[in-house]
Amino acid sequence: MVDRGETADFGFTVENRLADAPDGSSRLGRVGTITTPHGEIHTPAFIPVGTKATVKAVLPESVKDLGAQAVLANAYHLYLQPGAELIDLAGGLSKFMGWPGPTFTDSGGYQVLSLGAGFKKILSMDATTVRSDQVIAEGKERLAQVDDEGVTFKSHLDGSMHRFTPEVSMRVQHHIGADIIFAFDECTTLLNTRRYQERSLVRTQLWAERCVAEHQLLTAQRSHRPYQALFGVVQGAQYEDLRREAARGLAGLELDGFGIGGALEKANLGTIVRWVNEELPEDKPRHLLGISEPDDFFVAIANGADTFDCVTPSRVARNGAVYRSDGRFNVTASVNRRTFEPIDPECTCYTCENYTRAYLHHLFKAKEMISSTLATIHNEHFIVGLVDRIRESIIEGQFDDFKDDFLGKYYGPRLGERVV
RNA sequence: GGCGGGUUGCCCGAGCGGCCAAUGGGAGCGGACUGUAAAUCCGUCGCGAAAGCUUCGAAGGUUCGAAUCCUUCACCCGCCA
Repeated sequence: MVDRGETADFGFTVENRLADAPDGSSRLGRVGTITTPHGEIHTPAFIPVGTKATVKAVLPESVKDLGAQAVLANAYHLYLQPGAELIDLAGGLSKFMGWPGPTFTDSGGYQVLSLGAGFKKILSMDATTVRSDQVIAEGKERLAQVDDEGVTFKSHLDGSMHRFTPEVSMRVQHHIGADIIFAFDECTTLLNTRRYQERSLVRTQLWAERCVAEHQLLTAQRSHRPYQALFGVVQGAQYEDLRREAARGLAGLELDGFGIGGALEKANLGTIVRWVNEELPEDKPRHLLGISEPDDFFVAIANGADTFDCVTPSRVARNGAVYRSDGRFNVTASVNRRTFEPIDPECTCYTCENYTRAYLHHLFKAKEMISSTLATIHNEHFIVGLVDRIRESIIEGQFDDFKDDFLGKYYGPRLGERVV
């Protein structure tokens, strides 16, 4: 809902636009500000993921210090544990987790895929490596089953059965109380047939309509609570007509913003984001779900994406990989054993200002808990900072120079394999 | 002094005549991770590019063939004197 008169505490304003490409073609990139009850988000922005109401291994204070503007949690996980009502009782997600800034919750729609058809290997960003044996885990029971009404889940925690419908997801997300919530959608894979994508898309559209209705009801009932913005999620896989149709369908609903999700072949990421954003209203924010590879940011932002979230920076950090201006590497590798200098001497994060690679290497080898903490702080700082710098570069009219400079250093000779 | 148990690759530990260069762990080494069933997963892990070579406390023996059976020795652990 855009027009809420006096009660409006959510909004989006576009402040700058990305200039035409060097070849003269127009682009959809922009710089803006999302306003939420818990503060502003300057876009483009990367939103760290804190699935279970915590950015794993990192204190909220550190999340703020590393530069994050908002955090994204997951309705499915919080519904199972500790329960959405409990978070409501605590005064909402922000209070509960001690993160004063803006929050998002994903609807649980992604779990339809990750617990269902896509267990283990969700989807490949590189179509050439997609094989059905990677997508369906051998002999493993699927924990999610989709039908037109909703999804039946088996809890990954205790095996208990649960059912999510668009209405349930809205209720859960209202209890959790994030500033921005997502409509319940079905995330498909590149392996689904065209026909399945079509049917799924109809379902996701109907679910979005039901989400809007339920959301409006709950918003009216819970007027004492801070306003929650609802984003619809555009699916449609790799098909232009489906993507455009999905975007137009959602554009007609009373939504505050949009998520772009689903199966993406990396090579088409920019194209798909463009199809979608050509259809979506310009005055509402667009969140590209689950993306954080550096080259993807440049492509997606140039094509009109405003915000991003992804587990990669924190997950790879916990597994010993860290980002650097010249690429990502594993600090666990033995070459770092005696390197008594920061991960990146140029980096201004807490980790790099205080600790060496040799120390990080030791912490990982010794399986000490702060290895995860320090590596996550660095990685989230790097990724958040990268998107911040892209925003600055648009404001300064330096987007293309910055892109060439950054990607050239980051991928080096491998740049040719990238789509930029 | 007597009786019994043991000694396996960096570590722990299975194997008890051929299918054993030797199951499993761990460590080491390398890699992956894109809306988190992930502090997870995968690969490698005697030497050699390979043919092949050298291993299962030591030495000798039995056998077509031994980490596996026999003899002696060394060391370790129990129980009895």
